[in-house]
Amino acid sequence: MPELPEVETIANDIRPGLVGSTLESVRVLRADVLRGVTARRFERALRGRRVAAVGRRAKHVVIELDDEHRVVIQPRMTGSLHVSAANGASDRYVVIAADLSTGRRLVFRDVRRLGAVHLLTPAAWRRYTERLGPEPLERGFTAPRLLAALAGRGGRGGRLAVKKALMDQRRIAGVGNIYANEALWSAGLDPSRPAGTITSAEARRLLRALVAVLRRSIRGRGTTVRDYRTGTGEAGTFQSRLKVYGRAGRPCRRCGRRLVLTHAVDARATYFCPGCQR
DNA sequence: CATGACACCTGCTCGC
DNA sequence: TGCGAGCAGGTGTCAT
Repeated sequence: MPELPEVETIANDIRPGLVGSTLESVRVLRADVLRGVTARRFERALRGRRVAAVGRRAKHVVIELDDEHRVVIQPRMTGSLHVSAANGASDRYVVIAADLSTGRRLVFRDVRRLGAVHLLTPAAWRRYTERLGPEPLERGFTAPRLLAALAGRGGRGGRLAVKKALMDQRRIAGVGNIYANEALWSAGLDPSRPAGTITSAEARRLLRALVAVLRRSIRGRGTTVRDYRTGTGEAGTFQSRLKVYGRAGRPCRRCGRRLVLTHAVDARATYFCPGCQR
């Protein structure tokens, strides 16, 4: 679910309540979200640790501890994180709860439990993040770099649909289905175009579109279509500004043609305008 | 290396 | 009203 803007919002929201506080007791209620670590080991490793920093990498929330280990949380489709009063109501979807020295509680909740939680050493973190591509909002991410990223390692991804390439986290990290749809519409590009046919001029348009939609969404605290909640438990607001996602059958805001929904690209919901996306 | 099928889970919506 | 089918913003694995 959450893509880059949503995870950025979550990380920004929970940071003030976490940094500097100590994790006093940690309970894993649904061990199947843990990857590569048992509930017992996870709970013991976190207990007594102070939170040094909270960040984001692509669609992953990164909680850095004072012993340099990192807790990496991937909300995937239905995961949400937030810091609240320790006596707040709980429910059966809470996966991990950690009581803080401030008297508050950090909760990871995930209805479908497709989310993933890792506990990583510095070396494991390096390997983890190296598997992810560059981020569209990072400094120096230019149109030529976008083109190279879309082509993939060794430049062999030229036949891949540009939408699929955009969503491939090893090529570019942080973009998911909603923002891929939005950016391609904004740039006037057909989602099924092979990535290798994108020209330099089109790459410049795509990059501008991508950066603009991600920044605007962050400003709007993300897009809530159904499950996503910010780190303070609210819905985002960017859904009201979407131009194509979820608008099949309605007129294109640029050319007036009816927008189309297809599952032809990677079996994912792809919305586009047959009139002005080429 | 690319692709497509399938798996992981649960809840909600829609059509009958 | 009830029930099953299909769908959901993500990603990992497996066979081809």
